[in-house]
Amino acid sequence: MVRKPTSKETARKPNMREAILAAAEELFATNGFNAVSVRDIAQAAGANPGSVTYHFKTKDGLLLEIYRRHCGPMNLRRSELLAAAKRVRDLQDRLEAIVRAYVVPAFTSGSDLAGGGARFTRLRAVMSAEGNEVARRIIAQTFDDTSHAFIDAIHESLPHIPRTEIVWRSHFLLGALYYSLVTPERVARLSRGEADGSDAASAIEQLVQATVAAFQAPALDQTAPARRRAVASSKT
Amino acid sequence: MVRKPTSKETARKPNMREAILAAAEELFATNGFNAVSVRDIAQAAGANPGSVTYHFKTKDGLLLEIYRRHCGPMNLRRSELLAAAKRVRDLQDRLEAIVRAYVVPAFTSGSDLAGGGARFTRLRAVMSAEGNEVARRIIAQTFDDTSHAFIDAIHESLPHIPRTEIVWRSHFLLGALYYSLVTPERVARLSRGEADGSDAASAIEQLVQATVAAFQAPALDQTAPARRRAVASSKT
DNA sequence: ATGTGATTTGTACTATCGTACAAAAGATCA
DNA sequence: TGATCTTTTGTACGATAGTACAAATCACAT
Repeated sequence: MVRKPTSKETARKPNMREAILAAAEELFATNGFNAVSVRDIAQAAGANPGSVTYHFKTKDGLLLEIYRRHCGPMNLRRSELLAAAKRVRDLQDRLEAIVRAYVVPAFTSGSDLAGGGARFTRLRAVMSAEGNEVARRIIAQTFDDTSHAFIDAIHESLPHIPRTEIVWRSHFLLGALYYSLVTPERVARLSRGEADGSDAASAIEQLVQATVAAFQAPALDQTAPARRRAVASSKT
Repeated sequence: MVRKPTSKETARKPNMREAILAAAEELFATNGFNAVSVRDIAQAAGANPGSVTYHFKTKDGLLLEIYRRHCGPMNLRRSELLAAAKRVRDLQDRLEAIVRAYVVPAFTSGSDLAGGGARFTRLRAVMSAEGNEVARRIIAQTFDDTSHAFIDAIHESLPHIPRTEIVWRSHFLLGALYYSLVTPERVARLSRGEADGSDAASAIEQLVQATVAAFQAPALDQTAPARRRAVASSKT
């Protein structure tokens, strides 16, 4: 038997709910939350504005559902890759593997949708910049566990660096990651066309390489703040 | 004579124009462009909504004026610091001075207003995330020269790294910089209160230290792509 | 085929948006 | 003081926002 799926399950092609989610994700990620209207989303999805209300009740509810859809799979994938990375023996290699485990799912698919990882990460970047309340709540209670796991793992492979500095550097990593997804065309522009900021593969390699080096930098070590390098004539 | 200033020049206290600019800058930087209404801005500035129209014609015009106000002084300060940094003899020290010249004006005042630099930088971060058209135009034609100057200066102190990779890494620097200003509370949260993300001084030190190390990382070198490190069991 | 629940459509309501504009108020100088 | 220019105020208008809701339509088990 062919087993035609029930509408309660996943319908095949004309799934309005999914189309709305995808359209909203795309529009929110590129224009921000407030710049996009429910009518914009409906039009992009080929749906009726009222249909959005039916499926998600409110605009906030729609954003919430986008997060729900992605958070689980993405964190799962990261956890798997982190577990694998922690088994790497060589400390240098392990650090790189850990960073890669953090970066790769953010750039590529982390769920059913192809390329959904990058789009969702970009969405998170934009929501965080806008200070979106819905996003802030979800992020703190969903991603902080994973973030701590990564920070701890990195700390284990760099025991001589204070945890506080690991936090700072992983924060920088996330910022660099976000920004790479938000304005990839800037890389192409500044490199005069020699680099393609939209190429996920090279973005990942560049980011991993740079970040590993950043993590390995000597600690500032606030317990011994003696070493203060002079900057030539910084006062005008 | 006391020389009461003409209204054409800078009036002393009840300068509505300045108050509106400051309020708009603050609100845009924390909530994004579209989430803030002209009425919100007027109220925060203690002004009448119509007054905003009078001084800046449109909401876009207001944003434009904020950029105009800051871009000049900030780039000037950066150029001064960059020129000083390029005079540093030791290559390692010079690199650090260059990075510092890029970072410091973004975190502190770059204009007349105290703390204006950080607020303006945060504004730029948010506008770039939202893909704001007005901001995009100004940024490309105002900051790209400075960005190229910094990239070239860094390249000179790291001649063995391809320029393309310098571009990537300075792009990461800007992303980290932006993100540090957008969500400083995340640093405090993840470090369990041990670090203060809002402390500009430590943010600068951490960022400079990490970034210098990132710039000094060996090049990926696309001409010799042989060295490909294996990552343990990255497929599930 | 028909009834039933799920979905889609169309429309309407209220709130708020950006902006325009006339009138009031304030400042400047002969 | 009175004339003139700048600034502020108050109000209004059209557009669009989010959301509610009844009617129409669809999918599917019986």
